[in-house]
Amino acid sequence: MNAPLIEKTCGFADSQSVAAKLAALSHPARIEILRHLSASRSCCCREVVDHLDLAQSTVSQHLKILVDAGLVRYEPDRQRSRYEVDSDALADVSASLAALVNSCCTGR
Amino acid sequence: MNAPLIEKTCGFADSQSVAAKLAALSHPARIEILRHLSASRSCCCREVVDHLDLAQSTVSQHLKILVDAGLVRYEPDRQRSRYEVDSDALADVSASLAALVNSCCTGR
DNA sequence: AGCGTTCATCGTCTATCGGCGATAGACGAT
DNA sequence: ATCGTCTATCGCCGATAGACGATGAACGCT
Repeated sequence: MNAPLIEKTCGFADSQSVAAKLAALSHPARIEILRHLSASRSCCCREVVDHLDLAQSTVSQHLKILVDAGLVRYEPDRQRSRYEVDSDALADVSASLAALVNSCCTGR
Repeated sequence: MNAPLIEKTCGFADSQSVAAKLAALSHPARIEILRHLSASRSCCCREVVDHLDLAQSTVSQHLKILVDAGLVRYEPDRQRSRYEVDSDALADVSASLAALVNSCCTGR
């Protein structure tokens, strides 16, 4: 991932990119997925499906969204593909939001 | 919609509510609006419209979304309605996300 | 070879989002 | 009383999200 540090100096991460990352997190199923992934060190899709009461195709879609957003790493072992939380990326999103909130609280 | 199963193990805000708040933030226009609101202590809709290059109706919609999400306070003076960032609520969202991220990093 | 499992993708359906213009209500000013 | 301004809401639309089932490919195992 890029541009984790640049924010605080002067500019912010542009609204576009912040919004995009938050969008990936703005669905309860995806948050559940993240929690489950982090709880069990690494997961295959099936595990998540069992845990979530959603169709396999739906879960796969959500996983893809998380991967595309860069929040989850994906190792495409044909069977038992493994998904794993990217903690750094996640922390980055959190930091971006915190920076935004902070700027809003200080008034600039 | 049901995802009632797992939450209690960790005891965070449920995924649903976290996702809802993040959803309100997951649009570049709304992030811009928040920034503008915080920069100028309080705003009427018109100010935001001038700043954002969007139709007035669209801006009003976005403001409503932010208000409904509890992130912006709204004082309905008939003319010159005033919108103001709710810093506490915003900080709360940030904290929720931080908690989620933290739990993901620590693995539990 | 054949079976069961896992997974990604495709197509489809519905609901919601995001945008706009138009409109109506409520002022302030003339 | 009328005009102009500012808001909020309504109706409409295209596009996207979110869900599902079906399908086919890639294994592991017997």
